[in-house]
Amino acid sequence: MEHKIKIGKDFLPEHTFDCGQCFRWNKEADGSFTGIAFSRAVNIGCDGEWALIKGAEEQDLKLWSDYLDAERDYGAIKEKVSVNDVMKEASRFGYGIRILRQEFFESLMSFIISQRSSIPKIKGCIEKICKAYGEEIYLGDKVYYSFPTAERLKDVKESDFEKFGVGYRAKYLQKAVHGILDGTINEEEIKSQPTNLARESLKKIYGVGDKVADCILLFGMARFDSFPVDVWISRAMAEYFDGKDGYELFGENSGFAQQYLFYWKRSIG
DNA sequence: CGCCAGGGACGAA
DNA sequence: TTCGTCCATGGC
Repeated sequence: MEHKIKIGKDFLPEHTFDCGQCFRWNKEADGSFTGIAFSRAVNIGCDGEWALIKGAEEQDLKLWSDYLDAERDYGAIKEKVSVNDVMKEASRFGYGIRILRQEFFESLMSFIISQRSSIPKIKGCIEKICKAYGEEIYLGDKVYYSFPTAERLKDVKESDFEKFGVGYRAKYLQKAVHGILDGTINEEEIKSQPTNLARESLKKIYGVGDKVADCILLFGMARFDSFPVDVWISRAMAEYFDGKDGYELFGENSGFAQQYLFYWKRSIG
C-alpha cells in the first residue's frame, strides 16, 4: 500500500537521506530509500511534489509528514540562508534536503558513535547494535530492526558495546543508557529548555561535547537554531566566512544552513 | 606503513 | 579559559 504526502518541490530522497543527518536509510534501485524510524520500517520515494510512503499504516501518515518536516517552506529557507555565493551554491546543490525530525535517544546514541568516525562505519556500528538488541520489523519479504530503547540496552556492558566496533565510545554509550534509565538524562526536561540551556544539559552527558550536543539539538530535538561544527564545517567556515560563528550568520535558520554547507563541502572536498 | 574519519575527556599551563 | 595528547577502529 502506497500513501502520498504533499511536500512540495524542495524534496529529494537522496539529498535528505544521504546528507549525513541519519544513519538508518538505504537507497533502493529506483532512487527511493528504505529505512527505520519510530520502530517502523517504510520506503520513501518522491513523485513531483509528493512524497511516496510505502509500507506505512494509514494512522502514521502524520508521523511521517512530521518526520520529513513536510509542512515547512524550504524554498523560503534557502532564500534566507543564501547570504553569499557559497551559500547560494550549497543550497542549490542540496536542494532536496529536509531536516528529519528524529528521535532523541537514537540521536544521542548515534552521534556519540559518530565522533571521529566515518559515515559508512557509523552506519555499520548502529546496524549491528540494532540487529542485536532491536525488535524485528517486517516490510515486504525483508526483516529490519528497530533502534533499541534504553530499556532493551539495560544489561549491555561496555565490553558488549565494544563488540560492535564502537571503540572507545563504548563507555559513553553504556553510561548514556543508564543515564536515561535512572533519570539523570531527562529527555522531557531537556526538550522543555531553551536551546542554549538544553545544550548545556546535553554537554553534561559523558561523551557529549559541543558538536554532538548540537547534532542532538538539530536532528533529535528540531532545534533549527543550532549549528553543529565538525571538521568539514570548521574548514568551510574558515575558508568562506572568515571563521565567523554560524549562529551569528544564520540565526534561527542555522541548522538548515549547516546541512546545506556540510553536504556541499563534503562533495567537493 | 601513515593518515584520517561529522570529537571529547583529561591534565597542564 | 585554551591547548596538547590520547583515545579504538577500519578504510585507504
